Amino acid sequence: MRSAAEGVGARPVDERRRTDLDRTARARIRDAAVARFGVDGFASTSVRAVAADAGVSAALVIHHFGSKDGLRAACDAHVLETIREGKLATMAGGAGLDTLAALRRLDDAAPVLRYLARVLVEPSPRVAALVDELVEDAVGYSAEGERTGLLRPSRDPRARAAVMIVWSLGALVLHEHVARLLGADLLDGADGIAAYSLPAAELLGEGVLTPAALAQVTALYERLGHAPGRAPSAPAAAPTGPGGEGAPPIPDETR
Amino acid sequence: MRSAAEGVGARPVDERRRTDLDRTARARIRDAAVARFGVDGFASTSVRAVAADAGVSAALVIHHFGSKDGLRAACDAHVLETIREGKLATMAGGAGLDTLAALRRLDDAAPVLRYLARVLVEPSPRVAALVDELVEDAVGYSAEGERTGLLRPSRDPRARAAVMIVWSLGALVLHEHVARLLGADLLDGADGIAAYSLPAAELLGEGVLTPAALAQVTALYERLGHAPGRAPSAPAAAPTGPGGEGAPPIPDETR
DNA sequence: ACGGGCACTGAACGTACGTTTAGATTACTG
DNA sequence: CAGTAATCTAAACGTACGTTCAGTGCCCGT
Repeated sequence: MRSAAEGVGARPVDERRRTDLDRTARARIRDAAVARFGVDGFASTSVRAVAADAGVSAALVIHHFGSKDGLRAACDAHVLETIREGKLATMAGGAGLDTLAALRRLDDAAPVLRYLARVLVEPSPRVAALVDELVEDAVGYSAEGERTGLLRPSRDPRARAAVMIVWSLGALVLHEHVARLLGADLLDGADGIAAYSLPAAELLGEGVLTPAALAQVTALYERLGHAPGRAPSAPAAAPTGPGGEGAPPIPDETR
Repeated sequence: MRSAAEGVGARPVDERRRTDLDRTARARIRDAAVARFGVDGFASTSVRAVAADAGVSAALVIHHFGSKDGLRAACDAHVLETIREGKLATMAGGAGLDTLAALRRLDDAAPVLRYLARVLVEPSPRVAALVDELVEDAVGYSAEGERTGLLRPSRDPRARAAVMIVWSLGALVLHEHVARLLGADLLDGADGIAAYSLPAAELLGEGVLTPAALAQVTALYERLGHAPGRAPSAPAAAPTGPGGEGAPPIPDETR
């Protein structure tokens, strides 16, 4: 009893041909679930709430998706496919500055991005694979950008791409803080994004650290735990592999 | 039946004086809750699971904290206070590069940071206030860095500080992806952090965009939605205020 | 010594959840 | 047009949850 579709018996089943397997109520349920999961999270969303949003019974949700976890898997697949579809034109405008720029141009981008922001924080092989793809793409764009003179060369292009993707996605995950701090709604269309993109571009263009500070920080972090000539970044495939490296006794004071 | 403290009747109540109000079982429950909430999330963690981890009964949790939400509030307060305590020495080493460097030097930093990474993604006035404080601190450090010649000047220092804080916290929230992509565990001590900090320092030092690309991106984002002379960033105090700015009809094509 | 208060427990209560079941209605096939 | 499969529902089931309750033992002031 939430939105429209009050008449449960008189369902508008023939708004599309039902020969299309992935339309009608099934798609309605899936979309409602994506929206709900994105706003409230998976654990805090009940099957009944999704069903009510979709205008169907809770039993039908189970009938179509087997279980609540099946529904989650379907949402994952749908959202990730949607993102992969829109990924093509990515980075065309911002040259690697905005990972999901193409996505936001879609009409109903907000629920998809909100869902993505949710699933990014909890472990999921599917999401990890998508992030790895984004990094791989960014590596490619980065190489091309270097060739065309838009991007500077890097000591470790893959690591640089990974950090930029993490920053981009991190800003998406923290979109509520971005909106409060800068007035930029990263889930919405290109409206207020400039308030985030302009300082980000300044950071990514001019940098913040002066050469002296950069040398200082680099020397600091190269001294501990990371030999300069060592393999600079993982091949973006291992599940959790090289992280940790045991626990060598580190000095207490780093300064 | 999980870890130690199997003997429920024989509780080690006098490991500290119980005249200390905020020690003994109450602190054990709170710490167990911080750890559990950080790993599994609030909604997916049962009061009984927290009680079992702390070696007490579920009823005692309610007795001490009133309700599960009261327990959450106590965890919020404790974690945020811990972070505020360690915040002093922040940015001493990395010059604004690493927001929570001081925190990680603590012995049991991982649960606190994991909890913070969880609560950062869901709306909370308390967490928002903390983030606002971090930005405010960063503004101060940034001004000081400019004076001492470590940091470059900015067209909008507060916006730049906000973006850097968002990136730092975003990397923390996505620590699992950072670990997989770069092999750097941001929750742990200074061990593998270099694998993240080195490319981050390169980005923040030299930048990625060439001057031509920076001018291009800046011009693009200045054209839409953001007049150059306008108030550059919110005063970092309004709860959700200036974000959105209504809904002016934006042009469909942004390129 | 003793009585009040506090920490703490096992058991129970009410509820909301995911899921199952049986049946109704609809759509398609021969 | 009969039969069958698919779609969909209301109701019920079992469980796990947050919380309440009544009671037990221990500590501390007098």
